[in-house]
Amino acid sequence: MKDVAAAAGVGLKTVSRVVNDESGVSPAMAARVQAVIDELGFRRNDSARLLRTGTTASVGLVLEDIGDPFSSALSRAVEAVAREHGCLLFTGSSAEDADRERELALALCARRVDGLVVVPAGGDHGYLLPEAASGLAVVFLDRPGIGIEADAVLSDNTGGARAGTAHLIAHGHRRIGFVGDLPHIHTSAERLRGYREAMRAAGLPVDERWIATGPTDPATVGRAVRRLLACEPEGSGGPGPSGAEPVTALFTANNRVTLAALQALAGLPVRPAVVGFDDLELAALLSPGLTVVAQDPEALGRTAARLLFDRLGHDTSPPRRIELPTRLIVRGSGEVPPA
Amino acid sequence: MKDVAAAAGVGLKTVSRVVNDESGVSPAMAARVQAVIDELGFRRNDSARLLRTGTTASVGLVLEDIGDPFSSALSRAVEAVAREHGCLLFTGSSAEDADRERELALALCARRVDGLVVVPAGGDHGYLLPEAASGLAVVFLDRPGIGIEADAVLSDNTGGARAGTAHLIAHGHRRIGFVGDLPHIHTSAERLRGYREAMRAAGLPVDERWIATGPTDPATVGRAVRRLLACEPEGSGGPGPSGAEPVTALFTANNRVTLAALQALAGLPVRPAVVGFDDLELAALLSPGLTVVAQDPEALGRTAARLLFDRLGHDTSPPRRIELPTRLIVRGSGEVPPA
DNA sequence: CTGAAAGCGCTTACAG
DNA sequence: CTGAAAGCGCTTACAG
Repeated sequence: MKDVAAAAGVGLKTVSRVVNDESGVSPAMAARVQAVIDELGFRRNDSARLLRTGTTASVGLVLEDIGDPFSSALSRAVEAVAREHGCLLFTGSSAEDADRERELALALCARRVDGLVVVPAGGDHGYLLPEAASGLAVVFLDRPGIGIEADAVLSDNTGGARAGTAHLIAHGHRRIGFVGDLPHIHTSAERLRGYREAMRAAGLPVDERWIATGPTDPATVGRAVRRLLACEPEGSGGPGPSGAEPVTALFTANNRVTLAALQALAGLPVRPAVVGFDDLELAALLSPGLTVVAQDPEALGRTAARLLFDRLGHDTSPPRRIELPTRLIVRGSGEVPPA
Repeated sequence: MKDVAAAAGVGLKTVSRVVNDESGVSPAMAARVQAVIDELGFRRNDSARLLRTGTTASVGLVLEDIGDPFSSALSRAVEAVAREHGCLLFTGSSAEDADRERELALALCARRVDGLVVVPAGGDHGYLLPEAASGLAVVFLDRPGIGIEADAVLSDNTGGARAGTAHLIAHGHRRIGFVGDLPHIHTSAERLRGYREAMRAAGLPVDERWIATGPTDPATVGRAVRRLLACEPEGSGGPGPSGAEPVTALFTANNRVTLAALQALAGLPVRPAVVGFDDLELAALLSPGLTVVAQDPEALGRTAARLLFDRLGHDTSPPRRIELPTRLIVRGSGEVPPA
């Protein structure tokens, strides 16, 4: 800008005015400055601009894994809203690691993003307290934050799992397996709670051996599925016959678990009923079609982003916790009768 | 920082040294400054830091649509590499709109990102020339840029489509439909070329009515599929019987097209052979399993990001065009014999 | 309508 | 080991 001012023989402020389309510049002057700008290929440095202005016109989004369809759907929605507000979006993945989440969130704070949407990886979010105190807007998405009073936008995980489990019960199942993510993950715990509630409401006992929570890699989930269905091969290094009665239906508590479970089932002789939490792209094309409890990631992301910008617009009402409904989509796999 | 310096009764530079873990500060002084930093809750403003330093330690990624599985897989790979280099990642989607791509890319440039990975939406990329001239590193991903000499990392689209089509031919098909994206999209055109090459190599004629390119929404693709298979219902407002002989196999040229085509086929009485470009999450679980020409989005993204950081590390060799192989995954749908 | 000065929050280059 | 001055590229507040 200094170069432009010098080359055009005008003051710095005049260049600034032209660059920003401010009024109060004579057309002749504006034209002269613009000509120099074009000639020199000058482009304003927005980082410098924003340093002076005090805003960064950017928000950060900390996801679990941008490569996951659920995360990327959230991402799309947040991006759309950010765009409406003229904001650029930083994204990063925590890989479900609380330290990494913290590192990432703080790096974003150090860049002075105006706001942060965080899918918490767990652990305590007290580290955001000083940031929030100095004006950062924070909205938690998919799971609530811990150790800080902030907005959260969640799905009705318990209600959804309850409905999915009840659906299996309504189709005659009494022994239903629950396959979920690591138990310390909020959504995982809430969905397990919904499963238990549905079983209790129907007066059905729950054998704890029907509940498998853990990592969601295909091998682990595959083992869990085979164990629940009493299809665990002998000598496989597993814990051996569990003694529990095999289940006739599975509730798989998120998209990755469902995917892995379906893969495992493809190699087994049994055809339990299946209801999955989260919809999958090809769910309707499987045979039978996959019955799911669908979240609305688009609405989740959009709601969180809107809330964030409300806060940036100085909405100082107390932190809200918004819970979005889930939807049971009946396609066949959840209506298979008990074997 | 000024406040910290004042409160600690030291110079600004000393605070800077402590914050940056620079050597040459007496332990006593360092402790005193650190105490004040903690007390005041001071956190360095990296934007200001980076303004002075001249780098921004951030890169931009312009995608077609972050919500698409292919884009999000690219995104994950780019993010992983950026993270290794201590860089934060801006992401944005062009929605396949050249103006929007330009707007987004220039906004990123105005923030002075160190580098840009762009999945081109089309149009001319001459607008990046001044940016590149002033030091911006640019790598195009998935499709080459136009009007600028820059690195590009692509899949072997032609070869993949050729292999997929040849696979159908090898299984006895002679009339094969091609359903692809808008013809002006580079990948779409290249894949169509591969299809033509395979047909020619086998001495098979191509009826132009077997080729359907256009938007990839389910309705449009569904109509195309029904027309190719001569299943277009009468009075549907379509162009009526095309007069072309119906095809016995479909080559669907990207993930969205494949998905939409499979949905359409689910409602039809015919079972053509299908080979799709791009792998899908549940492809193996369909019956028959979906035979695909798989790209390696992880490798694409990783390669592009590495190339970008090589350039940032002052690799000044001439622009490279890297083409990654595709892989035919045989699962059943491509081996269905002609009806 | 135009511009010189001060400052956003930091680092660089230098002097003590 | 420590710090005062200048500057990164812009805008704000003010004066002419």
